[in-house]
Amino acid sequence: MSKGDATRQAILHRGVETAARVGLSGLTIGELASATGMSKSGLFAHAKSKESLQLQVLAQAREEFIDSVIRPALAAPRGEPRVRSLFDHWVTCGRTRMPGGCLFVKAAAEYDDRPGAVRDQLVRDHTDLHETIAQVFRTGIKEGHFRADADPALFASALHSVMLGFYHSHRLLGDPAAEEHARQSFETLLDAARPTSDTN
Amino acid sequence: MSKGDATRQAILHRGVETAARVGLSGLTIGELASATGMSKSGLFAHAKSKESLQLQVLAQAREEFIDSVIRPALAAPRGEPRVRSLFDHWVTCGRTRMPGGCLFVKAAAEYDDRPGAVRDQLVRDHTDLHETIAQVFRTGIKEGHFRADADPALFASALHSVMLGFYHSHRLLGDPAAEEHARQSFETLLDAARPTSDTN
DNA sequence: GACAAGAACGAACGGTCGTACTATTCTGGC
DNA sequence: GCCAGAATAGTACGACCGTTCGTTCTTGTC
Repeated sequence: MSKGDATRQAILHRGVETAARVGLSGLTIGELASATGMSKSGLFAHAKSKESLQLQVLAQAREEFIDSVIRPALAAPRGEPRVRSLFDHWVTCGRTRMPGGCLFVKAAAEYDDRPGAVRDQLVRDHTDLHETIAQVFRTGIKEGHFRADADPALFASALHSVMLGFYHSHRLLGDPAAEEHARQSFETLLDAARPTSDTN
Repeated sequence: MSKGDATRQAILHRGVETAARVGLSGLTIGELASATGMSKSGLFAHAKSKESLQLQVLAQAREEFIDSVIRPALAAPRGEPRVRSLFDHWVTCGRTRMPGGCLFVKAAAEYDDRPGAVRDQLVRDHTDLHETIAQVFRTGIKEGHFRADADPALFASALHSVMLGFYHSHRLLGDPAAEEHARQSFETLLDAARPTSDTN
């Protein structure tokens, strides 16, 4: 059971990396096979099917994202610091071109109009992510860092938007101001959520 | 010259529609041929090559986007009304699943790591779009609707982010609150840019 | 050392990809 | 009505797609 699991993990690791470049549907068994230095049929024996491979790669990417972004962020103190930590880790994940997060952005665009198991899983993952953000934000309300009438779902949506914009500006346009813009947008978001605001 | 141009336009129209579903790289000559009811070779004679087809479809999408979003928005009075009009038309374009805008979102994610002519054109188009947004915002500064020290590039980036988030929430998650969230984020953006803000 | 089970391979399949060449049909000016 | 040239169809090609199958090599168990 040891040898098989090792290559399986190598396949998935490389799969996430490749899919982050060419997309989940652009991911090809033959190319992945030669990238991992094994035969097409040998790799296929692990994958079972193309769709299964895509789902496994997606699961691997999710775990990598949780490990490098979510989990470290949750170690920060409750409330605004935790929100900031989440943002920081997320940005770092994007800046260093870590594939996990990027793969989700790419896959979400790819599959937003293609029904199937991959899309269903993507919807679940994104919903979970939104829920996690909202939950982190909610503790900020309880801690008194944010207004009691602030909308956690709206904040989750807005933060996600900022990250999407950052990824696009950073990766497609190569805009050196991308991170600075993202940070400023993030601060605007926090300002709008803080109780010291005089608007109401 | 008439007949050829007619079918050419039909091809591109259908091409934008298809590419908005399966992406620019997922767009296939054979499928597009049968979708337009002609033979693969007949269509290929117009396309010249796959990459050329992608560029033509991209150009068509850009024109459709300009016609349905940019041009109508510019008809609004200078300043904040024009910014609002731009946002409204853009949201409408996304809500009605008009393919033009969506194709850009999808293509941007697809090609952010794949060098080539398609990516280069995408970068140009996105840069142009950002510049247009910034310019529209700048007139708002001149009109006194926005603070003099507001950053047009930041606003363009932020507005683009809101739209990206809207597209994702609307199309992938099917979130019924997507538009409402986008509108609220947009209002937050405007509030942060308005001179009546007490923050400074 | 025999042997079952798992892991990886090589060859082949039907299909579709983009592309090239050759034919056929259509169309518009004379 | 003819005919050049544009527009479309037909056919073929090599490459790669996902998938299957039979075979070989490794590995742990008795």
